[in-house]
Amino acid sequence: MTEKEIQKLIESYLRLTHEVWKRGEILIRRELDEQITNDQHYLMRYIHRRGKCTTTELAHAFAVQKSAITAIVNRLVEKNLLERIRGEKDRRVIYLTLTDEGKVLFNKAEANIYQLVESILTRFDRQEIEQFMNTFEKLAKILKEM
Amino acid sequence: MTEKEIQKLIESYLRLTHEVWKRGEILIRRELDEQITNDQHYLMRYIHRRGKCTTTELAHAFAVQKSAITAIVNRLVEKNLLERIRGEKDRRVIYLTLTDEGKVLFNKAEANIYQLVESILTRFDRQEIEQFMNTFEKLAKILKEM
DNA sequence: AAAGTATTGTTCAATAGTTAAACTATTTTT
DNA sequence: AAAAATAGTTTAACTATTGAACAATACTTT
Repeated sequence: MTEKEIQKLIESYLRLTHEVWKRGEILIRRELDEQITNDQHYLMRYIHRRGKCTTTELAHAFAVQKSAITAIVNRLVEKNLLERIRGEKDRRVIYLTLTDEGKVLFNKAEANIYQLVESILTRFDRQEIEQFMNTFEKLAKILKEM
Repeated sequence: MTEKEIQKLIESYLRLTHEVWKRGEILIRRELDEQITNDQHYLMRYIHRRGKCTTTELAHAFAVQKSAITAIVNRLVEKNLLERIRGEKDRRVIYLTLTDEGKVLFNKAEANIYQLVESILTRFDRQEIEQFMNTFEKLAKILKEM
């Protein structure tokens, strides 16, 4: 690749990640209960997938400081969507789980997001999606390693 | 696609955009002068590409309110990286341009980012990159239309 | 031309997310 | 038992964001 091609690629890539991320956020926000933000939803998603998890794990997964997680968790606990449960074996750790209310809210959002994604998927053929996701996964892995 | 496949795809896609975006931000932040944030850099990038541009244009491009742009611009003007120039024809508009200092700082960052991207690029072959960028562009376009 | 309407950008108050440092409580290592 | 490490929180400071109200200027309509 020539220098010029790389410069163009940088320009395109930065523009595209920015656009896809921002527009994606807007579209998802529309499907969420007004009660929660995108970041809060994404944190609930992670906990939902794992069943329960700790502040430290979330901080690693999201690549932020633990105090940033505490702040988001506080807001969700106040809204009664998340619960803190002290670890029994190791009393330092606190396990986070969705409350019943949290689960209901998450599932509602999920149904909406499903509709949204389905409508987008029809624009691509299966092979293209698979190829894209493959490269995307590879990229994510590389960025994580760096 | 079956329902389950779609659900899995949603899960993967959300995880990947989040990861790629966040990790990308971290890597770029490392290459920036401590003086500016990622958002400030990206705004400077946009102006650099266009030569000059207005608050309204930026608000559209970034899909945020104009007041959000004003806030970022204020910070950059305070740092003497950006300049406001009142329009002569239409005295309502204000054109934003990089100051000389701003250009120097941007170009330094750009050289660093070039190195970074180059090192990532070697992990992919040309064909894969082109295919990926194509689909990415298509996706960005669809999200914008919605 | 005057009056009303639209557009451009700013200000302001409120909120969310973030970092970094200091701190508490607990567990592990020496 | 003392020292070091780990889990999580608190706090202060900052950035980005929205939404509403506003001032200045330009455009439209009568």
